[in-house]
Amino acid sequence: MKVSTSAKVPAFPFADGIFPAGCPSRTVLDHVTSKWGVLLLVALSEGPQRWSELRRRAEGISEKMLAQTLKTLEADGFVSRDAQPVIPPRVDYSLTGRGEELSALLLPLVAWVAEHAEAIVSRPAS
Amino acid sequence: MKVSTSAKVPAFPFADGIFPAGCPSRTVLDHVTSKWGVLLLVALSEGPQRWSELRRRAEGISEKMLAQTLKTLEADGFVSRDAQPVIPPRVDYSLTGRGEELSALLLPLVAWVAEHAEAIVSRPAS
DNA sequence: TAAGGTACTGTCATGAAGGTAAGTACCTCA
DNA sequence: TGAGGTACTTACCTTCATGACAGTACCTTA
Repeated sequence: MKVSTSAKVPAFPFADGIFPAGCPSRTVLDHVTSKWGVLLLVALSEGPQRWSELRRRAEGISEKMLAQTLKTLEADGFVSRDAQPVIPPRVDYSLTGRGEELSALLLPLVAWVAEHAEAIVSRPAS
Repeated sequence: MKVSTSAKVPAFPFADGIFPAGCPSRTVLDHVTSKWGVLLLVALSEGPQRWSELRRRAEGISEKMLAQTLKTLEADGFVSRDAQPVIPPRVDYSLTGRGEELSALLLPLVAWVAEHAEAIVSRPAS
């Protein structure tokens, strides 16, 4: 794997194939298609939610992964964090505009998968 | 196709949150959102392609991962494998109907990511 | 006094994902 | 004669993602 000096990216980098290794698209794609990233973005598409709510909804996520994934999504500008300095602490997470654009594209995909998942896993071949 | 209980599947199965851990949706979602899974599905959306073509287009993929990912996608019924018993061997991979449904949902997502990736990675915060 | 809830952070360990590289079998081209 | 192309499989090894768990700080309730 070579470290290439960045060449310019066409509007549709995968028009002739897939975008190159190491380009920003790969990075972002990895973030948004990560196991917990998808789940959290979908969960947040239903509105702002608190840490503990997200933890419950993204069933099976550990606190560490929740923190880590939220941080990544926040760094990418998909979610915003609103910490209220109250006791007990209250932190709300919500989608940014960019996050909503994304989840608008993610939701149909997740819905489709949810709808077809049973058929898919239970079928040896088709 | 659909589960035949009288209660029909809601349009959005995760209306009240995310689907539970360990359910088929999680499994399938992991397959289709896997690093190489996405790339291969997108690549194949442009038409049937041979092993060596896919290997070149999914830049950076190892032969092992290519074989493994294609097998998973084939087992899930997203791609079909057509091996012609010729010398030298020729094997074409293509999307099934199900695979095309999927990639139709995947493409806008990937396109969106490709379009915004630079802005996203280059922004410390927003 | 202690347990529990909120929202985290950090450390450690392991298991799985993924990379490297070699092997297979056959043919073609130089 | 041997290098190279096609389409893989297998073994080995490393690294990274993830999970388990403890700690922090503050308040409330029992």
